Amino acid sequence: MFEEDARNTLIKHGLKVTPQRLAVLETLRSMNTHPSTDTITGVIREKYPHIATGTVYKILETFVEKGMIKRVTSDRDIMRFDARTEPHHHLYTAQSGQITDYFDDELTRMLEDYFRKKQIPGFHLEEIRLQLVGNFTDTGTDDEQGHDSRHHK
Amino acid sequence: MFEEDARNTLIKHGLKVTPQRLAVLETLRSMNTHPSTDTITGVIREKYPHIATGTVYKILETFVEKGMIKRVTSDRDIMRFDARTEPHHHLYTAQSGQITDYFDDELTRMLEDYFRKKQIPGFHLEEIRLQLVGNFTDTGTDDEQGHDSRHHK
DNA sequence: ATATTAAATGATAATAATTCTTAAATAAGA
DNA sequence: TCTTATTTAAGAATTATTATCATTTAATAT
Repeated sequence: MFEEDARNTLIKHGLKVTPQRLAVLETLRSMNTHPSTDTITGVIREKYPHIATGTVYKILETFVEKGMIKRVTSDRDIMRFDARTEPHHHLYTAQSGQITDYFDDELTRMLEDYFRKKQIPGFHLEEIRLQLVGNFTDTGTDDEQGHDSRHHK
Repeated sequence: MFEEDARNTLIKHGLKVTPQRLAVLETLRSMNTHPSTDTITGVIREKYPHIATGTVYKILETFVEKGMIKRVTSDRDIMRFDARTEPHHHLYTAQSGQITDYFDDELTRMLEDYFRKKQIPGFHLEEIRLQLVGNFTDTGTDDEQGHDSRHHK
C-alpha cells in the first residue's frame, strides 16, 4: 500500500524515529476510515497504553506540516486524518459520519484539465478536493467498519 | 440576492418567527465570508446585545436541519456556515483561513454530467462539493474582508 | 559503549468550541 | 386576550484542542 515503511518516511522528512511516531503513522496507514485523533489514540493504546493525548495531537500536527498526512475536513467539529497522499476524493455520508476514499483517476484528470485551461482570477490553485455527499445504499451484509470502496478504476 | 425575505423563509419551514432567528438569518445572508458561530454572534450583538451564545448555536442547527443554510467544512476545528443554497463551490486559502464562494456553472454542469453517466457503486450521490485550495495572488489593494469573487460566468 | 544535546514525550493545566439544563419569556392560534 | 407549546437566556457542563514544563530519549560525536 505504502511505498516505504514508516521508519523510512520519518527519516526522509528529517524527523526523529520514536515509537510514538511509528505507532501513529502505522496506525493511520492501516486504517481507511479517516480516524479522529481520539480514535487513533484509542487504537494505539491497545498496544502502547502509555501514550499521552497531547503527544498524539503534536505528532499529527507535525505530520501534516511535513505533508506526510492530510487533514480531512468533516462536517462536524472533529478533525479527521488521511494517510493517503495520492490524489483522490472522499465520499461523505451524513448518516454515520463516515468518510470513505474514492479513487477515480478519470475524474481527477478531468478536473485538472479543466483548471489547467480555466484560471481562477486572483487565485493560485494548489489542490482540488471533491467531497461527494450522499448515502451508502448497501444491503448491509458486510462488516460494520471499513467501507473500503477503493474504486480504483 | 435571496428570493424571499427571512420572515417568509422561516414561515415556509414551519418555524416561529422570532427576532433572534431573523437576526441570525439576515446576518448570515448579508455576509459572504462564511462566518463562524462566534462571528455571527458578534455581528448580531452590535444591534441586539442580549442574544445568548447558546441561542445562536441552536438557531444555526435548526436552520441546517431545515436545509435553509449549510455547514461549510473548514480545515480547522471551527464550524462555518453558508446561506447560499444554489450549487457553487469554495475557494479555500490556508494563509488566512478565508473561504470564498466560487460560482462556475460550467464546472457544476460538468460534474453533474460526469456523475449522471458514472454511478458510484453502493453510493447514492446527493451533493457534489468542490474545495479549491490555494492562495490569493492579490496585489493586496482591496479591503481586507469580503473577497467577494463571485465568478458567475 | 558513553556522553552530549537538541528534540520529543508525559502529565496536567488552560483554553476554546459546543452542548445541555432549566426557568422565564414569547409567538401563534383559539 | 388567553393558552400552550416553543423558544430564549444564562450559565454550567462537556468535549476537543493547545500550551507548559519537567523528564526522558534519539541521534550524533566521542
